[in-house]
Amino acid sequence: MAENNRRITIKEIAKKAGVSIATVSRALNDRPGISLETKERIQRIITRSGYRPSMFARNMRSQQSKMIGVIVSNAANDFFKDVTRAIQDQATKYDFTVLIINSDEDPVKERQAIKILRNYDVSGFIIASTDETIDYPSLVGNTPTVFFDRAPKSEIAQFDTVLVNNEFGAKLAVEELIRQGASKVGIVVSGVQTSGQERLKGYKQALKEYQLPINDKLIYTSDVQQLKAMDYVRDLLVNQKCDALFAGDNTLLMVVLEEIKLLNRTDIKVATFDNITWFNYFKQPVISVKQPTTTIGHETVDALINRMKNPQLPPKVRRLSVQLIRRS
Amino acid sequence: MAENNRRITIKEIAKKAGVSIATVSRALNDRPGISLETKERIQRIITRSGYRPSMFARNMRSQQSKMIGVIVSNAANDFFKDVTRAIQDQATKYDFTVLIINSDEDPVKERQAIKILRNYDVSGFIIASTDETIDYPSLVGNTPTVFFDRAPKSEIAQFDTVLVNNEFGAKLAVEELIRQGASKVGIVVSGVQTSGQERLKGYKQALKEYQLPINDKLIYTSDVQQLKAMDYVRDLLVNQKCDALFAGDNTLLMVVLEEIKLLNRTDIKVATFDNITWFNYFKQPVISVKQPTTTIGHETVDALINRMKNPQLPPKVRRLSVQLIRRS
DNA sequence: TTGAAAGCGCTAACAT
DNA sequence: ATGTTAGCGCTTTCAA
Repeated sequence: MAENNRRITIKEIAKKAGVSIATVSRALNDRPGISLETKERIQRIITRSGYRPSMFARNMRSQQSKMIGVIVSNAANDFFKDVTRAIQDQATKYDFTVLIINSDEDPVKERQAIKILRNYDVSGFIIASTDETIDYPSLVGNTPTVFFDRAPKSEIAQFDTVLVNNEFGAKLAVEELIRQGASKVGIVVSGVQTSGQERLKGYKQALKEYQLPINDKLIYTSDVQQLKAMDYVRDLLVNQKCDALFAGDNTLLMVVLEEIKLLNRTDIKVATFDNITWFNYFKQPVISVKQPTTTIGHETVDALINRMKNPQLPPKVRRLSVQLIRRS
Repeated sequence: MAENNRRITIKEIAKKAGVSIATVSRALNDRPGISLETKERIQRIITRSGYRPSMFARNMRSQQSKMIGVIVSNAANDFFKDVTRAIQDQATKYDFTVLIINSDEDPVKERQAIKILRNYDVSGFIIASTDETIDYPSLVGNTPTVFFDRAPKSEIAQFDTVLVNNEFGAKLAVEELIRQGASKVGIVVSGVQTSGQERLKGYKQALKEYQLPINDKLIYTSDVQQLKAMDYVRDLLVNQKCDALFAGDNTLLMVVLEEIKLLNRTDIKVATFDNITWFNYFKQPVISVKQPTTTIGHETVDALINRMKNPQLPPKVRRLSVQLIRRS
């Protein structure tokens, strides 16, 4: 009852209990130096009065916020949505609250986001980087930071990072395309350093493995906004006469599927990174590389918590394994 | 430069500028009572030193946080993901930061979430309610609150609410099923008050409109966890011999599609609420009712901001219109 | 136009 | 075991 309105402070509780605010604070935080009796009495009063601690005051004192700042580069992408969700769930377990900001693949917004979140004294950052040239060390300062999905190259050595085996995953997917009969495989990937470019490597490896020629005309690196992606895909299908395509992520996959639909083609084999349940119901079979989104989310949080506790530990790069989902 | 590490305070700026902290504060917040000259001088020092205001201190003084607490009932659902994203974008425009907590359709978690967020002195709530029996007025106190998607019945009169025309949308979808030749339409909806039950009404209306019998055996209300949804769907397809199904949301749609796939049926017509781009590429055509997720997100934020400014305004229920997406 | 000082709610060091 | 008090960084009255 009386859970309402105006904030009840530790001071009022103290008065009601006939003790000092220090004693109330002790009861509140289960600290030593207080008799069980008074502690329980105070705690009763606290629950009864609907007291709610002010995080601001608490955090201001301790210079620590129990908040994690998450910066996602593309909130429209299902992969990031899933990871974000997992991050939230895991953070809750550690009693952290999550502040999420979407950078929309825009480095300016990302910098802005970091600044805002630092103003809130977040006790840690989890970032899917947008631009490798951002000067993270100076932006995040000494706030523990973990990167996922993408890590600006030079930073891998400096920050904890959670990645998946992009190269291997892409290789598996492309090999499956070839095994299913493809002989001319085109690829569209994003220019993003880590994920995009590693996947491209995997693609090349697969071709090599199967002694297919690597043809630059079949390789398109799309800008993040993917303005030209449609043209690229159309070129691969119509001019280059590919019989299979690999899409680097599910935003690009959408372009591929759209084009296949427009051209009314049924003879193309398709593979992509990032598995989504809906793929099971597609007309066009889509081979996909499933990322352990939940695990990624959990690991980033774990890594962050770990670093908060042990700031000295050398940065660690975790590579999680992926799983090929065959469809035909 | 020097954007690093330790927090630089207003005090240090004051010393550097040779003024008092009050003056710095005035420069910082563009307040009157300061000469242009000193203001500019101070602002230069501020940018140069990489000063970052402490939100905690600021909010503690003003008892206001510039944060919006968002509680989503099912983070796995694409609809909520999209709305959440829109909320974030819109909130950013007003310089608000968003704290999101996922209640996972669990009223206990939802209550918990409200409490946590209140401890952060969020200046507003946006909630997709999980349980109509929650005592919102006492939980949120005098914090401005807007509901969306679902509104506990009794609260509609007390809080601002953003809903879509569920009844009409479902009616349109079911009518389209009938127009495409269906004669026995089954339905699975969630038990959720607002969205689920209104959609059920629309379903009934459509049948009436086309003078088809309303058969309770064809109507399944699924619990939120949807444990039995598979059984329900199978019953509708196998025993009741439906030739069309309406799924109340996209979590239920997934169950429907899975069952159709397992049974290898190609003669079923399907409709659902919540349009997703991927639907375009499905083997099984899915008629869908598109909710204006972006608008919903924006409107909830607008309504919230509006209420903060005008606490006295009578609560308003907004009904946004939906769009039928035909597929066959 | 500027400064001094109170105080937001809390924790923690120190005193009793 | 409990109380007193300083102070976290800031805004805002009041005084100069």
